[in-house]
Amino acid sequence: MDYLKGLNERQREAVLHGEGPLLILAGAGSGKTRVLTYRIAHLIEERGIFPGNILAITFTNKAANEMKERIGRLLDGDVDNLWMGTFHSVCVRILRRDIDKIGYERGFSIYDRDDQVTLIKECINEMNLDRDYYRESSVLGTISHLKDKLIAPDTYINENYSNLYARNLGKLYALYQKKLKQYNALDFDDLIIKTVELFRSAPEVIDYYQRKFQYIFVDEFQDTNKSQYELIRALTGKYKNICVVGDPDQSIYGWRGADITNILNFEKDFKDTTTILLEQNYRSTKNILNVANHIIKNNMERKDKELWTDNEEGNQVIVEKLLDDKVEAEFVANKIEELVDEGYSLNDMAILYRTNAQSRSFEDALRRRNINYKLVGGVKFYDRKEIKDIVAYLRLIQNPSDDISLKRIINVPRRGIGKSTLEKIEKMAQEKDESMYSVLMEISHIKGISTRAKNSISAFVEMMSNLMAMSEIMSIDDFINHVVHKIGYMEELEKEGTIEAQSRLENIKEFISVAVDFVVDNPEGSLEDFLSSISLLSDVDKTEDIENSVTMLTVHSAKGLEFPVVFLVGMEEGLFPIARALEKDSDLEEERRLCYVAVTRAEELLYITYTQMRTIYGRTSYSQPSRFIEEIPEELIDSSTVHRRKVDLRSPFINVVDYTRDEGLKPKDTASTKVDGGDMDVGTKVSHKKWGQGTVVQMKDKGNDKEIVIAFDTVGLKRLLLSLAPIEIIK
DNA sequence: GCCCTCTTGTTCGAT
DNA sequence: ACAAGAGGGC
Repeated sequence: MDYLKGLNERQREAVLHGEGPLLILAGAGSGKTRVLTYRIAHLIEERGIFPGNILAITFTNKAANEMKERIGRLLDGDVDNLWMGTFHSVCVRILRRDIDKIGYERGFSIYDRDDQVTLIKECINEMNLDRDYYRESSVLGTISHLKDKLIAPDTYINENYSNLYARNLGKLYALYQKKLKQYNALDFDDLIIKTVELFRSAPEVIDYYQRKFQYIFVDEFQDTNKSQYELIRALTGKYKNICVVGDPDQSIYGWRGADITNILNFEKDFKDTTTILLEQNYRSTKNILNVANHIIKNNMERKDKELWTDNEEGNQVIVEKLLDDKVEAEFVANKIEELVDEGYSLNDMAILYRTNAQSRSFEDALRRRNINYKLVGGVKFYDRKEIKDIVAYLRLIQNPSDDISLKRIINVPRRGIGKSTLEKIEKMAQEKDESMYSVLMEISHIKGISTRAKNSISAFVEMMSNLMAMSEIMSIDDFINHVVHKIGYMEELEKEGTIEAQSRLENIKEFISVAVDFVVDNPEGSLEDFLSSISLLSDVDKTEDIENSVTMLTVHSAKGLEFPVVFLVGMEEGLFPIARALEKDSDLEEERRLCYVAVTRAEELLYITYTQMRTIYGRTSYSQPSRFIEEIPEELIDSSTVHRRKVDLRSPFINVVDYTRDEGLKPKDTASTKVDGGDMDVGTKVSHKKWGQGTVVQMKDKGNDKEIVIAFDTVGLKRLLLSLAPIEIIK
């Protein structure tokens, strides 16, 4: 095969490896995607393996599609039968076929985070527990961790019997699972563990898949949890042709149960494993790689390893100190414009941050300059109320046991089925051990409900049963269009006539066009398939491809991606590393790995920025540069001081951008010049340590402090905090 | 049942 | 800073 020529020796060895377990420890940018695609292509073309006998698990659906496409191009052949997708999508595919063998129905609903919260609230209320003490998020967190580790509710209850709080958590977990089953619903964790359960309890099923999947691949193996590991173990029971690719230094999902020992102990669990190290980096300049190496080597819990590259030296990394988040965003936006002038495309650039909340100031700055951007994780299209409502209708149609969906939409739009009626029905359903929908179907025989409500309910049931019948015969896109009209949702919004209603209408139309696309791509796909596909999309998958645009995303989402120019922003103690990670060494090391991931996304240019003050939850506080910056040797940093000011006339108050690397504005520097707010008002003349004379033009209360805007004679408008500003009143 | 005000949590990361 | 939820008044 020609393409072997382009590979280095290690890569070639991995591609050509025959049978038996294969562990590829692939450093960042070492060409692992290439190895994976070539190896799969090689298996099909040279070893005559049928694509349907290969399973490859990737981290996002996008990665799966891209890889599939590449393999298709290499082979110039049909790869449709190749099983490729995320753990979750592969499991759904398996479960849709055989979940009835473990007591669920095949039309099961998939519950997202919101549904989980609704459900756990139900459980907490039912057990009469204090919601201040048993917080939804932390209860769900505990449940999720137990599930990741395949610990059943009973086991947990027994192990913690003497601890009331833990025992109650266990009972909540048990009740939560019971309800999921009643509603014929699975949460994300269930998708994995129910597949494992299916394999354990139905030998013919596991036997089928063990025979089918002669070769199995798992990418990003360092981020698998125990249940995913067990799934893989079960599937490889027969052939042991398991190839995993990972990098312990890029393990960043410990908080959701990823177990790094999966990769560290792989050789013990799978006998006769061949291990291949890929340490040559093809992605980044020497300087960038050096920075990454210097940061990661501070981790103690780590096998020594150092990536190297033949790429050129490249520019030094630029580290910029900026006043606050607005100035930081202005700096990045300016830089982007400069780089475009130098010939870079917007597609080449990405802004990486630790938390999603940081995106806002960058959005503002880019929008002001008409720079296109795409925000990964920001488009909450599927989280919009109207979309969730329509999805709830569709779910109920496909799965009438789904009480959560039923309760969401039974009175949306309003049909006069109120809270008290619903409570009665819910109670009735519980007593009869039936779904609420089946109670609704027998509503005429039920006492204690007004005729009026009964009529509304009968109309609702009739409408739904018509829709259920139609769902069998219509195409998905036509059907959804039919549903949104029949249920009166469109009508309701049209009547409303507000701008908000208008945008909801447009979103629904957009949703229908998503369905049209789905039908085009999956002519054989069912409604269930459509619903699962939308609930399993990752943020990266969901991001609209906007031509010629800067990408903005969290470091977590950036895993597996690369960009010629990376802006790593908000590099401050307490933000990156995040405050909550400072207490535990292991958490701090995960932050450091995350930083390593961030740095290694960059190919040519890396900008690292941090601010001197940052506002979180509306409170401004002083920040210190991240320890990870301190870990970079001086000689790798471009230390040329930039002194520039630009005035943006379009925006009166945030217009003055100051890029100076001054050391001022620290609390201790300013203590001696602190001004008492009482003496100051609009019109007061002041003198600033650095900016000279100016006049106060605006004053605003800010907690215990005051925010003042001063028009300086030389530098224009500045926003300052009274308690901190190094200013004096001129009498 | 609905509207208003006040309080509270949120944002660490995500399938 | 802001949204969602609680609680009170109509």
